[in-house]
Amino acid sequence: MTKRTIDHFNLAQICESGQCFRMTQRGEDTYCIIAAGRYLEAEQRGRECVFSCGEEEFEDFWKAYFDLEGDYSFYLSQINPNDSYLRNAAEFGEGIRILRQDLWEVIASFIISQQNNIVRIRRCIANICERYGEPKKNFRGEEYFAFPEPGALSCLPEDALKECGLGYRSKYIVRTAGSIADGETDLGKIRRMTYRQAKAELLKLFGVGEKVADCICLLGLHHMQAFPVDTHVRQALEKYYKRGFPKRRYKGYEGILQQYIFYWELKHARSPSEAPRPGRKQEV
DNA sequence: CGCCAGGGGAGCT
DNA sequence: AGCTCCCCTGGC
Repeated sequence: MTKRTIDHFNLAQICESGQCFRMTQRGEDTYCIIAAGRYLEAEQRGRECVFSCGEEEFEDFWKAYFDLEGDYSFYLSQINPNDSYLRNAAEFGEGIRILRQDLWEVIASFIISQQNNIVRIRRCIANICERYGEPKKNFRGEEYFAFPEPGALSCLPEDALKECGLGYRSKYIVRTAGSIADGETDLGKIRRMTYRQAKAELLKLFGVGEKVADCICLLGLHHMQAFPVDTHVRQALEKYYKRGFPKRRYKGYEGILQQYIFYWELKHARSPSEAPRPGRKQEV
């Protein structure tokens, strides 16, 4: 067990922000996360968090995964006080962190995310892992599945993943897995590229367009200047930033602001009735 | 059954 | 850059 007191860190918000489709709520304030073949449970008690791993694994892996070294109070402090929309959105999601996820997992996950909703995306990914991922046991002795390596998917017929619910995205995953498995796409090289270079390279992948490439840059490469524009964010920008979002002002960390906006639009603006109310806990 | 939306993308011009 | 058409699944 490892315990930490962390500012600007909220498991519920991270989970619901929809950046990691393998983070799920387990108990009232407890979440489990499967990442890079590892399994973690974490419980939030106000500013305190208890993680189900030893200090060493926490320091070596999870600390970076949750981006605990990132200065989120700086990002929050830079928000234009006159921009009430952004101020609200940021306050609402002030515990969000941009997770440092595995590049291949992010590529596959966000190819699957296109024209898809979060519940289904989670199910698709769970299906793929159960079918093609390596089975493992967590500290409770329960079975869980790692995300399959590219080679485990590249050998499949292009339509095989339709059985996992991917629909037409099946061939995108199989072909992209192939281009990584056979070395045509070098993830190591992409990791060393700048944002612009990496995005251009990712756009070559079958099934990856503008929005997904930006998601991959932000969530798989931690390029904080990536600003993915999906339908929710587009509508918000059209509504609140008719003269364009002030990217200049937030140069270098536009991505976290995009997450605050996305999270606000997803949780609050679109369905106010389902938004969490102060002093009331959400049902499981 | 049809219709449509769900965190777009490919393939054109 | 903008346009069409398109892929599939689940909910209504």
